[in-house]
Amino acid sequence: MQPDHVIRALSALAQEHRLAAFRLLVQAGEQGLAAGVLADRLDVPPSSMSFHLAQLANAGLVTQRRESRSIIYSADYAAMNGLMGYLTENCCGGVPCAADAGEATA
Amino acid sequence: MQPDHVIRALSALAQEHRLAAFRLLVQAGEQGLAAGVLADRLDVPPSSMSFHLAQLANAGLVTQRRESRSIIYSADYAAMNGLMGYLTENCCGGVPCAADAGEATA
DNA sequence: TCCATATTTCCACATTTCTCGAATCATCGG
DNA sequence: CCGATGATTCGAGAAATGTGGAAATATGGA
Repeated sequence: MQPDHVIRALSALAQEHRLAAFRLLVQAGEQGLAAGVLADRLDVPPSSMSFHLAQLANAGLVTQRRESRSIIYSADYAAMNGLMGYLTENCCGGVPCAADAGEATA
Repeated sequence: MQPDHVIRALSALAQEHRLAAFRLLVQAGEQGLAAGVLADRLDVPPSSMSFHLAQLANAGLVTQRRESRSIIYSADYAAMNGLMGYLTENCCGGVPCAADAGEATA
């Protein structure tokens, strides 16, 4: 993963609505969630949601597929793994930062 | 780590110069690097560097200490661990994203 | 075809972020 | 005290980002 791509991924996640949306998509799993459902759950107008989802898609963190009238977004776990890998390699001194990251809620 | 703090940390890293600076600081280890050295290495004017370092410090990702006329910045590994922990817990579906993240260069 | 639903695109506007020279502040040596 | 060095703060302008209504684009059902 190139630095340029890393920046885009970090930028994509560095926003309240987008981080929340991505979390919901991760929870939803392969099945994903429709754009409208995300907009509803996050209480964001459809056009704004669309804008944010486009950013996540541009960063490669989510994929989209049409299903009838809905467009379903899903988290791209591989992309997230790539980001985590880069951060571990380049920003944690090689030490396995998240290996024992159980204290996330502490 | 609260979502608000996570956003600030991600925002801090989501910028070319700041990501580069943080990587240098991680490489430098405990010893850290002076603000001027970072500005030199990254070819950024001192005032701009200062601005970016302030953002990293605000996000809690770096610490600073004065050493004679220089101000030395160091990466805060614990803070980075906290961020990685949050991402692993909330954005990777619990799966240990970076556990086998050796393919970071792939 | 016509209508309703789901989403995106377009657009203007507000806000935030980035940039960097100049001025200021802090520390050291003489 | 003075001058030099290292860094931050200030201020103004440029650029990028976020917001949300209105219009446009798909899809499906009657």
